[in-house]
Amino acid sequence: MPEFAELSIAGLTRVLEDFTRMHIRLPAERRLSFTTLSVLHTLAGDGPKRLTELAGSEQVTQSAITQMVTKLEREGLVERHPDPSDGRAVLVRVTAAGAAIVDGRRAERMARLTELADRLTEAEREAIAAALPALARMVELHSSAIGGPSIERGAGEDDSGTDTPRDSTRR
Amino acid sequence: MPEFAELSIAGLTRVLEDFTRMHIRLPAERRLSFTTLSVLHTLAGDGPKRLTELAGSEQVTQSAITQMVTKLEREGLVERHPDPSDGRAVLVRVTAAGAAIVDGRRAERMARLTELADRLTEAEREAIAAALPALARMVELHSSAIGGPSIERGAGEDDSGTDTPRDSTRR
DNA sequence: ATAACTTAATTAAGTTTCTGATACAGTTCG
DNA sequence: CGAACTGTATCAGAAACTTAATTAAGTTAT
Repeated sequence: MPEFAELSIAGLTRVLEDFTRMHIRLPAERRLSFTTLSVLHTLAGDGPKRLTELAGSEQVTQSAITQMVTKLEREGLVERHPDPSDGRAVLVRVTAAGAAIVDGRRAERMARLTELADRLTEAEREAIAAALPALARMVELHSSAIGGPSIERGAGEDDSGTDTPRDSTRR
Repeated sequence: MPEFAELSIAGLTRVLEDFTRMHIRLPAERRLSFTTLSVLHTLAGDGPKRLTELAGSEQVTQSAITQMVTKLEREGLVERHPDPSDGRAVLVRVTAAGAAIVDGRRAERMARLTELADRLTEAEREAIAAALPALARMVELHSSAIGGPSIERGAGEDDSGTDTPRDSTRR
């Protein structure tokens, strides 16, 4: 007769920290900067965005985004398009090549997680499966609070993003 | 009668990606670089380490670690000590001030998660609580596979680490 | 509509944080 | 002991950022 366990936030925090570290430390074939990967993730998930929007979600200056997008454009991973609704703005969109990088990295993460999940017991896998909707809802609550990119996560695709960098520098 | 749900690795991957992004995007009072925060986390969790060990776990060059530790030392966040067992080596240890930064950031994360968890239903919180041990075991399986820092996570403290950076740069 | 203000992106210059290549002192092993 | 390693440190140059200044397109108020 196991009482219902209370949720240990401390425990959850630790576990999430560890997963974060796991994800971030992924090899990375084509060596792209952290911020760059994060931008590609965002674009692949949310669709075309303005430079300003990217600057906001990646927590770097807008200038940094301009420079990075210029570089990504040279490498054929994103494209710049004029925004029909605003002559000043530029819409950045991932190319197929860019999306492939994002997908590749996600596939690596999934492979790793599959490997680990295979070594769990059936009961453990079920427990995680049962918690998944609740965890997803936490994320959703967060992004709507923040006014994140995809407030209504309805059906299909969506955000993504790992490999995020930054905390800025300088004292 | 709900069948036992199968664990969706894709779903789990997405959720973890989102949490990663949440954690990484935390404000950061005292502005420290990403790698720096990660090093402090590692030291606070695993105890004193050699520069080489840090370089390995943070995935930057040893040179970068040396420079960073020098800077952290100047700021009073870590200390260098000779390694009694090896005259060449240096053991880096966090100071109380350094540990305070790590704890502060963890507290912020916990506060955020608490907020979100409070808005879940009781059943949702229970589901997450029930999954926590399994999730922790996945992390453990991972680090022992990698030969990570704390292979036997026994009792007390331990690793930590979020705020990880790096993927390196350069084409 | 026109002047004054705001917003979006770029450009330029300077800073911080890395990588790569040595240099060197301490260890290990024949 | 001397050769081959290992663990740190240092230095030059490359990346990725930041701040500040510039250009251009929208907005607002008169």
